[in-house]
Amino acid sequence: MDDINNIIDKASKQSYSYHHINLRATLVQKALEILSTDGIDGLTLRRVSGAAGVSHAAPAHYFRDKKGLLAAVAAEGFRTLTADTVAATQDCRNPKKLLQNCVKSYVRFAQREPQVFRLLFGTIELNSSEYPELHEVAMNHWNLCIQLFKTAIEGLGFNDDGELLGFCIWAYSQGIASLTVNQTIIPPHMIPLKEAMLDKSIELLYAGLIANLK
Amino acid sequence: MDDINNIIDKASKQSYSYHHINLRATLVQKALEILSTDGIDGLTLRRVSGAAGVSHAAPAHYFRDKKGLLAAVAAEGFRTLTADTVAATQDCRNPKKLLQNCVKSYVRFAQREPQVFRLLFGTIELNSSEYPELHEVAMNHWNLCIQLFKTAIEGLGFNDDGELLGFCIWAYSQGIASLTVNQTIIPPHMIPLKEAMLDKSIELLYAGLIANLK
DNA sequence: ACTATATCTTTACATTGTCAAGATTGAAAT
DNA sequence: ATTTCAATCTTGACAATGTAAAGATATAGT
Repeated sequence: MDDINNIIDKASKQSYSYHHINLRATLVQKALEILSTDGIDGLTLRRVSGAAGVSHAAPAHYFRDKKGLLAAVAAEGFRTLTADTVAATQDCRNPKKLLQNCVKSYVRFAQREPQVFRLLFGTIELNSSEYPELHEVAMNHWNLCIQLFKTAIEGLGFNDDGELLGFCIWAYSQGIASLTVNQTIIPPHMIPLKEAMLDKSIELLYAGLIANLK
Repeated sequence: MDDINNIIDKASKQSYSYHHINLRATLVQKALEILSTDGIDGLTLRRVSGAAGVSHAAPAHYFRDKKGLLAAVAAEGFRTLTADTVAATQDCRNPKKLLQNCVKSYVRFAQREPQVFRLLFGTIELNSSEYPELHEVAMNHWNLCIQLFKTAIEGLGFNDDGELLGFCIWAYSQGIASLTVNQTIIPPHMIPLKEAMLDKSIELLYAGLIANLK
């Protein structure tokens, strides 16, 4: 079974001559693909190396260890998430719509890339202080969201520093996304109601915001 | 370094004679301890076995594989979580207080046992359909929370089926807890504000609930 | 007392991450 | 153009780990 995967992986390897062209990016990309298809259990350094067409020890030159690669993958995930949020909120002048789209882009990302989302906020400890790149993109995303929240709050005609509220909104988004992705805890008969929950949750959030800002 | 841990583990092993007394429970307990102290990376079958004073292959008789043990640990975590919520909400007749305590018990659990919380809602896929025990305790917790939410909503004088709202409240709790536990994403200057965020989040939730139920 | 079954151990093996040493390449320096 | 050097990748080896098979031991039922 793994053999088949490896054959497929190797078949797609780029032609190269010892010195690979931008191997680091290739490794991150292949790791993302493997993570998406086979989950964290299928993500081994040797499979990633094979998919990139290099030896199993090649990643060591770009990443201190496996966690280093995971951190790079997580960083790439954050970049995608940020891009999604930007795309979903630009040209959006209605404050409520802005909030909705911001939360939804978060949840949609989790739905589209559940494995990546689990990596970002999951079991494996990726202490950002050890991974500057990861820290940077995570902070980028944080700042973007806070900025959007502030814009929305001001657009509603209120005056608030916004960062604490933004924290709360983020927590809300995080929870919806986390439950959406999760398989263990949600009773089967509730699964079809995930979309309804998403909509209602945002309504709750918005109503709470308005009531709290007044 | 691991040697030291193993020596400590073995020193604490119970006296036994080939047939262990309730080895299954001991294994789960030791696994919980190791998970709490050293995280998911330190949790190996051989360490757990050593801590329980049995050979490394002993767990195979009680758990199909490592994931099986993790599922049992997760189930134990859910039991603790449920017990916490019960303790925090019994003798609580004020509806708002009931909601607050319910959410807070969730977040407090995550703060007290971050590694266990990460196991429950984290990267590792524990499909509950494969683990009946885990499924059962997770559903127990779900039912308890929904029951509490319904009680609170009725106590507030409203009439609602409550399950969808309960789903939303759960998502909210989940998000706060998840961000609380997470290290990657929260900017350092916000960390001291976690408690304030928790309080404000609950206020937001409550305000949104009231506005939405009216 | 005997047997059967459950429980645990021993042994072995494949996979994996990691390390060290060596091979290869491209580029800078002479 | 040749040499040198650093960066890049490979090879080989090793320890840790999960897992499977076969054997040893104790418990329970007859």
